[in-house]
Amino acid sequence: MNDSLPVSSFRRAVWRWTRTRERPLPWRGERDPYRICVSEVMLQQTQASRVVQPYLDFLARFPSVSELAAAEPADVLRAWGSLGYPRRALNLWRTACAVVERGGFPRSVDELVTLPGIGPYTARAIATFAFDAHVGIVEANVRRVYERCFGSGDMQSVADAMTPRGSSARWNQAMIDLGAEVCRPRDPRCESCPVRSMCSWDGVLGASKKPAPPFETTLRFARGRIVDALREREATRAQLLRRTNLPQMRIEDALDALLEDGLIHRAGARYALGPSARERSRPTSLTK
DNA sequence: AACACGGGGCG
DNA sequence: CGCCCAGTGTT
Repeated sequence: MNDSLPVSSFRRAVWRWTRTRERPLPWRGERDPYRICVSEVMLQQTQASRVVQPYLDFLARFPSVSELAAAEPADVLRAWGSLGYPRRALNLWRTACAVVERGGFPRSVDELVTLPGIGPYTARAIATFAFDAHVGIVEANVRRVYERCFGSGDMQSVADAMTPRGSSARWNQAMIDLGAEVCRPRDPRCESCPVRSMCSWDGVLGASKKPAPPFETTLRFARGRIVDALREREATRAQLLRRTNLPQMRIEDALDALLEDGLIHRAGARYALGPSARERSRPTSLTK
């Protein structure tokens, strides 16, 4: 299937390029699976530059997987700060609990993907960066490079074929950097691209996505405001109504959704951050 | 395959 | 103001 890929020349070109183009990021070269896991979950749908400080703060607060597992989930949510998608923080805590319970991080992709919040990308990221497993990774940056070069299709198999055995961690880091710094979404710097001669991109940018409704009217926005309000202290529904300036309807729907996710719970007349003590061991979803 | 899910950076 | 981001889970 991928016999036609110019594997050797592509690898040579990227290796040559990567020697001088490394981004100084605190998780670069990290080998500890816990610290890699924290960084990768924070990096989901979040630009690297925005993750640096929260990552350092989070690790200072929870230096090891056992300390994270022993923490109050509400405190983990507070430590998440304003990174967004707070369900990531809750799942990270659940993953820490599962890892402690089983006596350490799994090394295989198949086992890693069973952890809450760890999908196909993050499982492979942990496997390659922590254990140098022979797997390629496909996220936004890498996908863009491979698709522009070789066309759309199964990019995971392309990434796996391109990844050299024995140095997968360095390779995958290099591919991410190539996508982030050269093969950028809007204004790619093709003139300084090491694989330009192998690239078949026609320079046509993708079609724009369907317009989104005003963010302030979405349930997402309401959820965010409520979680932010509860970060400080628990509150009644009336207090939330006053503090968030949200329409009552929105509050109702958002509270229901947040309760379902375990991001908040109800204690008497008040709502508070995190799952209730009873449902802390409840699985992430009802179907899985 | 299509949606929901946050928030901030950038042109 | 619209696009994008080291994606995941659900339907």
